[in-house]
Amino acid sequence: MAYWLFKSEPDTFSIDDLKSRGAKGETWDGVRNYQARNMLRDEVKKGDLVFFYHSNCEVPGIVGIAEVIKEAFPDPSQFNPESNYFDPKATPDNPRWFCPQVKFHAKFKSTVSLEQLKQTPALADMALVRKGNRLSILPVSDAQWTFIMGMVK
DNA sequence: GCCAACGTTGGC
DNA sequence: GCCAACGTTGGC
Repeated sequence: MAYWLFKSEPDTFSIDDLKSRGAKGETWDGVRNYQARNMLRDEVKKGDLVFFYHSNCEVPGIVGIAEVIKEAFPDPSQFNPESNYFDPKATPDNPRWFCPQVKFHAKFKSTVSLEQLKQTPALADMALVRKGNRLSILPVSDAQWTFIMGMVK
């Protein structure tokens, strides 16, 4: 089993939105970056746990945990001309974008903020705190996961 | 709203 | 294949 961090803008889709989806969870669609796509398609497995990260908000940081309940399948939004995520070059025979299904697992009582993460020497190698890393899907090592869980109040 | 740090597109 | 122009992300 592996660990991940998924970013989401809380104004668009927050941890509370995921919680309200219950056991059926949410399709993690709209990822349109090849590096992130490759991780979703090739490495994210059912049962993996995911730090849910709120970006572009007052206090950016990890707010809870999601669980992968279905491995990546072709992202339906790429075929939908009405969708913001429509990709005219993608076809059902040759899909370009993939998405997993995730469900709510836990919400932290308080956010583990980006600021805290940056100030933690043990996490200096974490992809999230590296300069310029804008990927919305990031790997988290076992050691990083354990360490961050220890920071949760 | 600004802007650094990317990623993508397309002309050549 | 290069690279300028453009678009996006996301912290601040």
